[in-house]
Amino acid sequence: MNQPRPLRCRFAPSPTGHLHVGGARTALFNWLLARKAGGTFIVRIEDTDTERNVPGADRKIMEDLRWLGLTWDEGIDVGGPHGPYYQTRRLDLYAAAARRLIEAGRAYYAFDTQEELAAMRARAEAAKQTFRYPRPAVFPDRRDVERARAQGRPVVVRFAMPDEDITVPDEVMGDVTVGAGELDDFVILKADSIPTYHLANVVDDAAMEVNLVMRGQEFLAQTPRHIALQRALGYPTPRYAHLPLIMDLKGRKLSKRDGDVEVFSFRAHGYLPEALVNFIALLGWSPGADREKLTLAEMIELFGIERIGRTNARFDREKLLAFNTDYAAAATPERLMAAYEDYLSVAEASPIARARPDEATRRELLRVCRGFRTFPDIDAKAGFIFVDDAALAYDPAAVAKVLVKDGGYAILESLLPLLEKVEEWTTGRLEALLKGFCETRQVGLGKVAQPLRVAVSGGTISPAIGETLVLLGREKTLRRIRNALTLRS
RNA sequence: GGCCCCAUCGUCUAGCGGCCUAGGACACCGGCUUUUCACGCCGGCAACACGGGUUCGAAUCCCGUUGGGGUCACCA
Repeated sequence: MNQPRPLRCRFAPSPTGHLHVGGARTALFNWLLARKAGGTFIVRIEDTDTERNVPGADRKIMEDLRWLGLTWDEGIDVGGPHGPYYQTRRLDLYAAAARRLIEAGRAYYAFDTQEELAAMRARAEAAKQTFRYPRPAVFPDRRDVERARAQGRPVVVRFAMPDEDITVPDEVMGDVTVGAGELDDFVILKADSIPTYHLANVVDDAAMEVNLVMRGQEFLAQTPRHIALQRALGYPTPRYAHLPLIMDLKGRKLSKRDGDVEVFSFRAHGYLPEALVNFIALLGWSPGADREKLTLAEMIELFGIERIGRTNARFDREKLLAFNTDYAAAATPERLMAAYEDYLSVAEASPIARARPDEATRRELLRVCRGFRTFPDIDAKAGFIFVDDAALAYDPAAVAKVLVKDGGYAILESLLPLLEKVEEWTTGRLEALLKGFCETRQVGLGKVAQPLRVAVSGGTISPAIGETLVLLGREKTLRRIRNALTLRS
């Protein structure tokens, strides 16, 4: 019996910034497959575009992956038997492969300048023809290369694309055949001797013994080139699985301009990684049976290439928000607290993060604000507690409505002396006092809580009034009520 | 434009010839709950792109049309 090879798959991002949700999904699916099959998940950095590389981006990507709960067995940071895992540190490998192809007559040197190439393309377009690089009848030799260099011309290596149909046996899309002559001779080694994506990718997948390539569908049309390269180099062709794309709500390709689609951005905006990862998993994959809420462990159990769809998905933030709300409500206090600490550590705009309240207060905040959708909701609802009394901004509309029109000032005036007499500043005691006050006055609690809320927060939104006053503390509460009263003119 | 891929509620999707008067979730609409906001609860609206076939029978298979997407770089 032929034993199936242990699965080896990888996630190979370019270090251009934080991890994007599309990349996150690719990484997640590869990870899921590896974990399910007991295989190996590799992370390597494809940094062959030296112009676009962003220093430190590899670190950010690693941090984002780990925040999502994804870990890798081989690759950057953790090492492994097939390193280094940065392509710019493996240039000799690609040069050797290019040399082999040239010697075998499967690749050749070319010396066109960008301007010449552009002119050829322009001519083809003017003639309404598809541009294909014109392969020379005789490949240039060493002396031609030297001559070109002497003339200051760029020297690249192009792969002589074989003239034959190539079928990609894709496990998501099915067999996809690209006809002979559709693909032209593409560059595999750039003028600066750095390989293009195609060569580096193929060489590394072979060297790292990757036997399943799962990536975005934008690469499907490139795969025949990769297969041709593998054949010319004598490499085995891995299994392929191309994922449908993630689009924005309008159906356009998701780009950073559409807003924050970086994993880190969701982290900084107070989302839980388990909610994000669950939501992303459902973009292009479904466990079936009307199941939706899944832990990573459950996803591993249920995941399979057979259940990956073929239609592009749109990234619907509303649904993500709903997932986050549910996850936050269902999380254990410990888990929620840990996630909240993480949020406070990265949320620079949060007034609560800046005020650094003690742990008991943070815990209390989580409790009194329960029902929040994302952590910034806590800032919006309870942030006023942490600003200086003098800096508290009163919302003119709230003041006009609640304090003036609805008679809030009068309520505050009668309430202030009662509150000043309260010794035991607790939720129970304060709520009892307010209830008693309402009963003797024959008014609803809203009539009393709202003026207090405005006086103490500047607006109409806060946690329950008793909890709000306790969190604020006796001194601040009384001071703010007195300040509010001075607003009356 | 050439080539390739795709097509179920507004969105993510279930459905792999009869179980579908098409199921779930989000959004939306209505109601309830309520000291504010949010949460929550109940109910409702809502889709097989179109046209041909195949078949006793089609959302499910085939062809075409339309629509959408991807790709045609010394970017990945």
